[in-house]
Amino acid sequence: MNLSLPDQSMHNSCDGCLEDDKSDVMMPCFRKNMYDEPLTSYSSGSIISQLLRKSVHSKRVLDENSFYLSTAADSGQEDQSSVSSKDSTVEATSPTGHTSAAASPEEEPPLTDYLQAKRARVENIIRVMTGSPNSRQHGDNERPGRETRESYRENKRKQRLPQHQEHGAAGGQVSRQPSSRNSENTNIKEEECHKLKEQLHSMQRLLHQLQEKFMQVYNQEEPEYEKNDTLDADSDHENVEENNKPCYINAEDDFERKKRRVTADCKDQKTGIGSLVHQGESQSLQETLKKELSKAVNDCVDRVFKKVSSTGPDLSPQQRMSSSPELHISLRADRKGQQGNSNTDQPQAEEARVKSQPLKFFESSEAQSPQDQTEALSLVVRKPIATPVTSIAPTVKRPYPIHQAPFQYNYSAPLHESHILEHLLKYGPHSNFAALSCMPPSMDRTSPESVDLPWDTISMRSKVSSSLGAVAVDNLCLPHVKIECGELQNMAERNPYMSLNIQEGLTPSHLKKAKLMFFYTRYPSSNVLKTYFPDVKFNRCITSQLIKWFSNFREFYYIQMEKFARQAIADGIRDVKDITVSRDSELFRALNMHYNKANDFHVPDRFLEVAEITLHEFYNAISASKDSDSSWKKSIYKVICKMDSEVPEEFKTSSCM
DNA sequence: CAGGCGCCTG
DNA sequence: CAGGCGCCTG
Repeated sequence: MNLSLPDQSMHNSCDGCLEDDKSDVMMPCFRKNMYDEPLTSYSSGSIISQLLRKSVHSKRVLDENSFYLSTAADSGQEDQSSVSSKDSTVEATSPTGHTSAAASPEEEPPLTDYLQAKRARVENIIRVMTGSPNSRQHGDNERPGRETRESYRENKRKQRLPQHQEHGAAGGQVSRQPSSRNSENTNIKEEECHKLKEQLHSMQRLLHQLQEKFMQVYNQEEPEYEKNDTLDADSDHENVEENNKPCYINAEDDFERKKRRVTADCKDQKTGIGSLVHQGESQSLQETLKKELSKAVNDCVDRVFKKVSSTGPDLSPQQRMSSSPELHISLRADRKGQQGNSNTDQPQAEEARVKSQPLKFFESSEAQSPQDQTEALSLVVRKPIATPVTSIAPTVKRPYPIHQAPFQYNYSAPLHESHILEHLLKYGPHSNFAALSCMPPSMDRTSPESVDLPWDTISMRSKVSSSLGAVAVDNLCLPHVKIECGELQNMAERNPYMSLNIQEGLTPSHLKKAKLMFFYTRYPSSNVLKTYFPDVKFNRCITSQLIKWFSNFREFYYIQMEKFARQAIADGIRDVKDITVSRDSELFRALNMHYNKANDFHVPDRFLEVAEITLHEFYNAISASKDSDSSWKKSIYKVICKMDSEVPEEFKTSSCM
């Protein structure tokens, strides 16, 4: 029965949401948001205060509203009903949500209107019981949406008005702020701006450190950076050339521009721009910042990975090329093309389009229109869409375990590099993961029903929700997702600003790394695992989880072997020597798809040899009808376990394979 | 991929 | 026993 509360709150952040009177649509979304919110266990009574605290930390502007809201929220249905029955008409005449307690006696209905008032009261009770909070007019239950929208618009307009004009506005008490609060608000806003600027500086420094680190890694081997960096960032963001810029350079440009804009914003604040508008924009800025930073870091991680894989023993010309950043994008597209064996151009185009998204989003974030955030949405789901996870547990409802907060800024508290990095290390940044897990709560749900998120297309919804489901599964399966990138850790170790926290928990990137390690070792000892996952704090649970991973890898591996061996027999192959495993083999494709899904790792030749031997073993065993024995595979396992080779050193140093 | 189980080994 | 493996299952 607290419908009016979310509605009221959403007015501030969901411009245009009510245009089609979607209050009934938004309810589930609100519940979802509340349900998904990690680290905050609030009762229904504190929902609004939570929302308000989150969105307008100390904005007195909303004091009156929050009073009403929390009053209504705190009172159960019974309370509200009783209040309504006592004085429903007064309540109904107060579109800005002031309860009867504040109403003056002259607002009581005249006795001549007794019947009408009674009718209204009854209707009000019915309305409350049926859960439609929108109708607040005498006897006007037929057009609740319109009324709500109008009061909403009026509120919105008032919020945008400079303070000195508010006294001219009719109606609600929002406009009757004591003037002393104006300066107070301004101070608060300035303070927020300062904090935001501090964060920006911190993130810039972080980014620079990251860049330095990775420039070291690449040893200045990419002169194109300089050239691209000189592109006028403000000129044309849709330009295709822009997409060729390395990601983190783009991000840096964005940071610069954001910084400038935040400064401008602060000036605006001094002139009294509506705080909620600014609030929305600040949050939008922060969201963009977070995305950009995580994206930048992610990109760097990606590059380090390719560096490692390209220096592996079986270095193909292609892989060698992949270490060159100017080919970075096209190669990523090629990877997709390779896998599909067709359509090399289309993925490229898509990549280019996707790469331009952050800039677009940043540019338009000023306007705070629904479409802007839709752009961000497509950015968020980019990688999950590119590599969809097929098995999505339908039972998963919560993207995060309760105790686990997503990357979340609270800019009412100063945020320093260490905090940012800590968040990055904990919840970012990695491929399928980063963009989402680094999103603020309102964004990382990316639910189309999300309070802060406008939406438009149905197709986008389905994409978003499905990819989110995949992430949710990953997160749930790995309850202690902490550290993502060993490079970041190494950097953090040397950087006094950064706090290194090696914590327990295996991440999706660890899984990816483990899968790649499987190309070298099928039966790693726990000691090997410990040495090759130095960023993991080992305990019994973690060790057995890693062991379980390899057990699962083996299971899949042997299943494939048996399958293809039987297939060879069914195909009438008589000689074992006719069975080979090459990179073109279906068997290899299946394995590669499983352990190297992104196809961005060059599988060592030795693995092909071992696979061929394994296949031969299965072929021979099945041909000799040994498979009638229940433990016929054991002898094969015995052979294969002796064929492990050493895992390259690179796997030790980098945890973000 | 993880949980549970039985089995084996040192 | 603890640790690890493989199988089965969801």
